[in-house]
Amino acid sequence: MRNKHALADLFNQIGTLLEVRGENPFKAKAYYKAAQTIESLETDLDELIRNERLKEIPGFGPAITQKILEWKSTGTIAYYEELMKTTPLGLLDLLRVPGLGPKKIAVLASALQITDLEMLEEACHNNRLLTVPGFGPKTQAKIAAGLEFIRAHQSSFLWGQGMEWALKFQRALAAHPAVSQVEIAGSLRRCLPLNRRIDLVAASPRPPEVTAFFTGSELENQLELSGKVVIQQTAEESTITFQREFNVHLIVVPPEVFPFALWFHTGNEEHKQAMIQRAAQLGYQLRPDGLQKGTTPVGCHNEAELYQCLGLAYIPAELRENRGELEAAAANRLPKLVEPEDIQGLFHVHTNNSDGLSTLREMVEGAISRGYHYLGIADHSQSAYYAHGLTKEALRRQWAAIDELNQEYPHFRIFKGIEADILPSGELDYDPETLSQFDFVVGSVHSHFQMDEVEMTERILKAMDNPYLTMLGHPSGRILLSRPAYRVNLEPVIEKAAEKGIIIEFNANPYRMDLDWPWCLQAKKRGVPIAVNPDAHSVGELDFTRLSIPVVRKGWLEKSDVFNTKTAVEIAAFFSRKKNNY
DNA sequence: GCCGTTTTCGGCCCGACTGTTTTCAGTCG
Repeated sequence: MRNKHALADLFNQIGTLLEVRGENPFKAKAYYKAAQTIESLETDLDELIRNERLKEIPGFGPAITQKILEWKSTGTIAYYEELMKTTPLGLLDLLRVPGLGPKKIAVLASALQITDLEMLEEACHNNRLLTVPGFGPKTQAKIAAGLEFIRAHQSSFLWGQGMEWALKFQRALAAHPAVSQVEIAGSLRRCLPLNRRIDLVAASPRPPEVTAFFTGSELENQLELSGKVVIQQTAEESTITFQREFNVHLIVVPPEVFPFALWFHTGNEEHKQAMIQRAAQLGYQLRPDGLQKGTTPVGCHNEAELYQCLGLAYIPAELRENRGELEAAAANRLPKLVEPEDIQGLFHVHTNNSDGLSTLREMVEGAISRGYHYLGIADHSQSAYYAHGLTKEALRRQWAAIDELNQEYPHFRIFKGIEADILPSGELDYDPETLSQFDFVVGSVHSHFQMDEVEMTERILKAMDNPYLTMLGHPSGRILLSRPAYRVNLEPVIEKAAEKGIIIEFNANPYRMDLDWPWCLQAKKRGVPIAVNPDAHSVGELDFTRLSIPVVRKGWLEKSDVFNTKTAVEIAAFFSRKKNNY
């Protein structure tokens, strides 16, 4: 596939290969940066190539430019192929282990000949790491814990990644003449942030034809699966495994069974059990392949009719977790879930004044071109050296630039904000005088993750007592698939937010999706507004908010629960009320 | 590998924390 994502992926892989080979880390970084730049390009890559304008892009020097052209004409990069051929690929997995960097990996490879996760696991298990200079019991324990985390998430993938693949399968199957209907089911349909399997349910009058197509080479070629496919097939189900990344399950049923099969394979288990029980109480028998009253089959054209038969309003798949949705559906009190079009503007947006890639102007114009009405800039604060945190002087320059842009775009509103580090003490990262000059302040934990739960909770609660705090950023700090949340009790945090009128962020970065959905539901119950923030570091990442809405809906959130569905005027009024209470 | 410029090579986010070591290297955010 020769789209820009494939190219960015190649550059990212080159970066990782260089890193693990112990080459100049800045060289690796140059490739990572190029990958990120490619992803966030607003101009079409082909157009840049045609007009020979690649060199104008910051970060594209002679070597990177040459490789882009090579990739364009040949579909690959010789340098990459060479690196792949000469690097033990297991080393790449080792980089994912917390506490293991390129240097330590190199030491382990030379001292113990460890070149993949299994060998590392085995060495930890036998205390062999202790024999290596520089490795003590704590390091070994940390590595062992990291291995466990990786093991636990080995076959998991993010919702967005999974959906991309699921939609490809869905489109391909839908185009097959023997398929009358096909839908994505399972945890992806329920919009869980992490998933282990792609589930598809198809209706067909001739199931064997569909199964043959699903396991055949035509589909493989069509989806460019590049042959790395393992297929298992039983009488009922086919499973395809892709490069240890995706498990795909397809269930093919006769058309009249389709609504029941789709419902059944969407889940979750508790929701299904509750439905089956309810059906039984009403004198029905509900099974994966149909509904019966006594011995009489009851047909349903779709899931909505199935729910209707049981006296229930249609329950959107994202709510099917047995968290009160059946009761709500019976009382006709299901939430009217928020839609992407409800979002009026975006908060928590970075620029290249701190660690963003795009300029303030580019971010603003990107938001305008996407139809938003306001943008809340929130670069990193002074303590975040690693991210070029803004000094007071830098803040003054940014504020002046914002004032000018607000003049230039009178129908758009830019709010002055900051992502202030919540310091270990619970203080925010500027003095009150400075904090009072922002329209809004996002407080986030970026350091000292190892505090115990009591300390961390105290730290965050103290920050929330600061009158200048408007929003709490990425409340759990989790990075999906790579870092667990820090230890924090969100119960009192939500209570405090309710008491103080503090907004809690839903961080829409696909690797965060933080606040997790059960807590969103909790926040909603306590009347705490949720801001769906992209935490964008480039123009392209402004789209994180829109793309995350299905996962946001899982937390039962309605338009009125989401802060950035308000108009710019309402937001400005909210901020000025807050200021009057300082 | 890119950048900037004091046009030729040094700097590139920088400091805290951790664990190991015995004075510091590696990792991380």
